[in-house]
Amino acid sequence: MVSIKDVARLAGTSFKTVSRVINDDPAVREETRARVLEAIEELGYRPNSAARTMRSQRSGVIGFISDRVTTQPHSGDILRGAQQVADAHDKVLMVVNIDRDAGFRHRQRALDILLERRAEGLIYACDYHREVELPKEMGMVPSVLANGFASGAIRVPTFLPDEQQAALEVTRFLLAQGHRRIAYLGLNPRLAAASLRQAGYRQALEEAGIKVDEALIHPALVGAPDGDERSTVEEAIDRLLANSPRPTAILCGQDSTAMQLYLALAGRGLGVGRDLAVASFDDQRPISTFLTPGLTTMRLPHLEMGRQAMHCLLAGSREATTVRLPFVRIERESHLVAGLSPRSPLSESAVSDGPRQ
Amino acid sequence: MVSIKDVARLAGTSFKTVSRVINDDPAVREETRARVLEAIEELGYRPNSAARTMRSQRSGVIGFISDRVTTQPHSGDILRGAQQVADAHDKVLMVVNIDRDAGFRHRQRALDILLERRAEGLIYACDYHREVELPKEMGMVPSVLANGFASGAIRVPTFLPDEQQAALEVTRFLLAQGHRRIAYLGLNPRLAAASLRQAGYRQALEEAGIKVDEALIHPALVGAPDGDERSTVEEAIDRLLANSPRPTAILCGQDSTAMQLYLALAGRGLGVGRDLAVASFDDQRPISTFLTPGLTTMRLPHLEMGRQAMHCLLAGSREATTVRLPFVRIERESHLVAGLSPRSPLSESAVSDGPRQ
DNA sequence: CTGAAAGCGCTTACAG
DNA sequence: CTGAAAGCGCTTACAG
Repeated sequence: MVSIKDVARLAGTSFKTVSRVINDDPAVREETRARVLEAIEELGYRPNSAARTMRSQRSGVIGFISDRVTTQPHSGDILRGAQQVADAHDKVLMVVNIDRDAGFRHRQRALDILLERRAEGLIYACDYHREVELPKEMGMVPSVLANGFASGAIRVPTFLPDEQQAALEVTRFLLAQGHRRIAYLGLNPRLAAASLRQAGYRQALEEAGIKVDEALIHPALVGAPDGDERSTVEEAIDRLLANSPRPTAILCGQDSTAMQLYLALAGRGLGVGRDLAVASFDDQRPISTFLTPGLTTMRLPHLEMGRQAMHCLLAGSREATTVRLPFVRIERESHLVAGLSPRSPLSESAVSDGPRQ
Repeated sequence: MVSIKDVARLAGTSFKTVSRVINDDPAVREETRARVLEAIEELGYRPNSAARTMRSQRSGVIGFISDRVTTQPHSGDILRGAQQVADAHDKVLMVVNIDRDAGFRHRQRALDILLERRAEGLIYACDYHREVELPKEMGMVPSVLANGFASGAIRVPTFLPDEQQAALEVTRFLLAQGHRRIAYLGLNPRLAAASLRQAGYRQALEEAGIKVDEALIHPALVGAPDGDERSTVEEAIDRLLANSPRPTAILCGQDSTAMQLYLALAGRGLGVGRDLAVASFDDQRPISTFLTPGLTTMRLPHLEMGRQAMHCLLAGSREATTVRLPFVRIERESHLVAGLSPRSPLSESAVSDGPRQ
């Protein structure tokens, strides 16, 4: 491999001058700089980051501990977000997987790798919003947590999706469309999001002066991320539709439930949008964009969790605060129902994908 | 940071002996080794990989160039697969993103990072099966390509999903169930998979002695991964069902098309499985597992592409061959239709998820 | 604006 | 089985 000395020889300077050039030190005569750059180009020289790291005692590495973020549909965006910010700060990500299944030795090995590389900080990212026990190493190096909350002794700055706010917002949105009878098809109660989303839904109804009708709530085992309970939507839907007056909108705990609902309604001759409004959470793209009509849903802030986690890490704040990040409302067409009188103008803040052909 | 010398001092040996211990050199007396290990434990010593890299001239780093693999649903599994194999060989992955949108400078920077870290090899991974122009740096370091094929001057060992074989297999499978009239709802023709999947479908019919009925093929713009063409399934389905005799099975180019098909059929009072068999490609999990009945589909070999790409890289083979990896047939219930007489026993090789409740 | 010396923390190659 | 010397390719701190 070509080194700084080879470049110096070709450029006819000392190697220290080459070091100055590659570090953008202004104290180099323009002509000298040009000669050095030419030599670098000619030799295809690239600085050796191991040498830099050793001497400067700064690795430029941020460890990204992925607890299955490449497994769950969009949670890989946490990684992308972290990467975007790392790029902008000339840091590089070293990614390791920590599979809960993989056992303790594997997990320990992954952390050893990061510490041996002298990672300057660690980001722990979860596949979905849940509780995690952070490894003790995260107490030794500046660390942050994204899409999960810590259960053990180690506490670090934490970035979570604001589930309750999202539910509050989407329910308010349905209310603003003129809906008064809004049903709710909940999530698997083992999910952290389950109670928070339901709470937001209730809060919105209450603040609108609408009494929560428990008959319109189906908080069932729908869609455990780790299980394979098949839908109970088919059972729930008849019960919900039997109410009088019938609900005019159904809020689903997640997009896959909405997908099942579309199917159940189609089988009963009911059309989403036409006969009944539907809205949901997550914005799982293959589902939400390909359903007809397009699914109005609250998009999980994966990218933003990754970005903010990295920002926080690089800013050096170590206080173990929790920041809840807003979902983005994606308006497609599933919330549009004829014959309703909207209460107030639509909020301007939403992203709109449609209506489209 | 604590170094090898600190450990040596505490253990009462020379630092060279410490080096031997951490490198598992057998030429150390058992008692000495124990003393050293104790000192390591007590001081919390971890070898500095930058120093190792510099002296040994081996970084242990493999560069993973992600062309959006964290974006597309399951393509992140390429990364996971590569990581599994890297782990087993004591290599560590450095992941960089190359967004086609991000511009040339960003792309160049990502590659510079990997070369400055002295990556011993590069893996380029695409979000979906398509053509890519490989960066020239991939000609300078051992490199492989996963889920894409090279268009430019740089050619490297390549790992692709075997689209045609998958279509051949799933069509044979439907034939084995007794289907004779199998319709095909194709992919966006700009996709590399489009023609290959259709070719496999045709091949299976021909080898079964069934004349391909062009009226049963709808090779339309369904589901461009980068566009937002909305489904033409609604238009296609009436045309397909108007055929006489009516098709008994519909093979979809991808799962999101199958999802649209389920909906279109439900709206017409037809049930998947009950009235018409459906099968598909990709196995996009939120869709395929949550549809009712569960979707029988050919799973893309993402994990396997990642694993084999890494294996190939570590094995050092540099011949620019192309390896096509098999999809796995995931049997759920959508292919089950009553009243058909199967032709031959079902293959044993398939993975079965169901039937479930 | 340029350079010579020292040293980051290891491994290599050699000696005993 | 153990150790002393050299050196990987840079940056730091100092001198001129």
